[in-house]
Amino acid sequence: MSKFKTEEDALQNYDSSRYRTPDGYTSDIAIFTLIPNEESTVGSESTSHHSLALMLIKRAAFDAEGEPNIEGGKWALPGGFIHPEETAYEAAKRELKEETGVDGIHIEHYGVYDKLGRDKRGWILSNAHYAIVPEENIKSREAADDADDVQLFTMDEVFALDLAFDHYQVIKDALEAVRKDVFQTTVVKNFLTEEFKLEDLRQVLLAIINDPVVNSKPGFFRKAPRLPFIVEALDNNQVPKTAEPTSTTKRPSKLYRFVDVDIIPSIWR
Amino acid sequence: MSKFKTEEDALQNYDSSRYRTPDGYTSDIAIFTLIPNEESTVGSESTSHHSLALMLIKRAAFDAEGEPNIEGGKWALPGGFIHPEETAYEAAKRELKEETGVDGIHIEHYGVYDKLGRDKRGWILSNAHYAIVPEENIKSREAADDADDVQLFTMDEVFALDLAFDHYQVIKDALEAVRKDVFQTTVVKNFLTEEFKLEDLRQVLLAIINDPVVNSKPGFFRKAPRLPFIVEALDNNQVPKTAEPTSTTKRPSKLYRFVDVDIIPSIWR
DNA sequence: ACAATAGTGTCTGTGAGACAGTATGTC
DNA sequence: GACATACTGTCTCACAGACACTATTGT
Repeated sequence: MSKFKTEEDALQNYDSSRYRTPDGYTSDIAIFTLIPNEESTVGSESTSHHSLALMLIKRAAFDAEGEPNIEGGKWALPGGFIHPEETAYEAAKRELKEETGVDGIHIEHYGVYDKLGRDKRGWILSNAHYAIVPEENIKSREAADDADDVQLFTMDEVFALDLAFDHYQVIKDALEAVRKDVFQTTVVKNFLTEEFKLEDLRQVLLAIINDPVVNSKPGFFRKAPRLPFIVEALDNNQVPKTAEPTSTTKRPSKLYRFVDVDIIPSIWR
Repeated sequence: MSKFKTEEDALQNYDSSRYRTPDGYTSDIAIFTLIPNEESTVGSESTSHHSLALMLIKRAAFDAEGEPNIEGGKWALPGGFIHPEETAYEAAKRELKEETGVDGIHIEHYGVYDKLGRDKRGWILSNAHYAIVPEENIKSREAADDADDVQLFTMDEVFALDLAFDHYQVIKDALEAVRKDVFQTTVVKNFLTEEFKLEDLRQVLLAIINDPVVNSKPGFFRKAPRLPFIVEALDNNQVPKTAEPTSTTKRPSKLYRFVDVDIIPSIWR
């Protein structure tokens, strides 16, 4: 293999020593989820019930040999070096599974960070991804792991932390990417179960974006069922399914699900 | 789980020799422009007047030493190795200037290509960008350069060519990215002059996207001036400017320009 | 006057926005 | 029955879509 490689090098006059190559190729992943807000009193509605949260890891202050760790003690996005046989996207998937134990979750690439100086170890490239993990999946993991070095933060909390590398910017961009995608695609479905109540969908949207249609409850209940990518969930007899009433919710609500049609919202329409 | 720990330890005790690093970091750029269609007869309207075109370079069959060049003879996107002191984005800007002589043009990153095997020389990463260059700027360059190794192709022509590396996919993704951005942002302004006629804007849009509003001429003339990101171009006396009538255009048309407001089209609206 | 391009008027249906009202459950 | 939650009716206004019509120039 390497013989072939040098042969190729000679063939087309490619000499890797003539170009400096990167010192590292990494993949970072911003794992988003929703956490419930503690509600002060039974008070009226109007407050959003959930907050968008991000999973961060605390970098150890010292490594295994007792040497000070790079960016030690700071909070950072989960990530790591990409193996040559995998792509950045596959590496992100692998890291997500290592961190949360979940698989088959929505992951999206949103940025490249390659400015010399962003990592003191050299010319280290990073591909940034975001993932959306339903609440339930992350809960169990957080309990299982050391509460100290893996933690969920609301976005307000995140930006007040001491963050490693250029992760302040990387996280800011992640948030922007998620918001944009929630506006323009149906990614929001990844925060929900397959079948969901309209009010749950509305609460999730309220936690992430600010849109007049979503803010108005009657408006949203009118609009949402007529959207081309949302349909009623039907049982085997083609009868609309309803959720079980709980202690807080009196009347059973209908269940809906997303259908896969790709909509491109247009500024010209 | 313990797997995670050891991996973390390894990461913290970073030793670059323990990880394979990429063999090259490159930046490719898909340079789009519009070329006029030769109109068969004076016939009625209905045909679009322009076609989207892409600038490609023909890779030399042999290098300076007379050795066969890698992917020689095939058409490819302009691109090259990224210097350590620049980012992928800056490299794309530099390459755009080298190829077309133009500077300060809209460039956008749209993809990462890092699958092992895409380049026989090794683990070569590529960041893909697209750029939009107004017709006029590329005309002069094409004439100045060898007509043989730099050429504009319509998109239909491009996909019938023998393309180097994985550039078929890279170009397909570029086209998709441009189309999406034309739908969702005001990038289309980069195909036009600062001040433009509505019919020109409409022709440009027709060449790139298919939208009912744009297809209907009266509909577009009604809608466009009321869009929040388009305003009439006014002269010093606050009087709307008009274009000079030419031989083909009889009545002078008003001039418009884009204003910088960022609109996020929403699927929820 | 005529041709060609650049727009505008008008009609109709659908949908957004506001807000009050009704339906369906629990206690 | 009281109450909370889940919707729905209705009204107004604006805009999308279709298509015919007017306006302004060059020749």
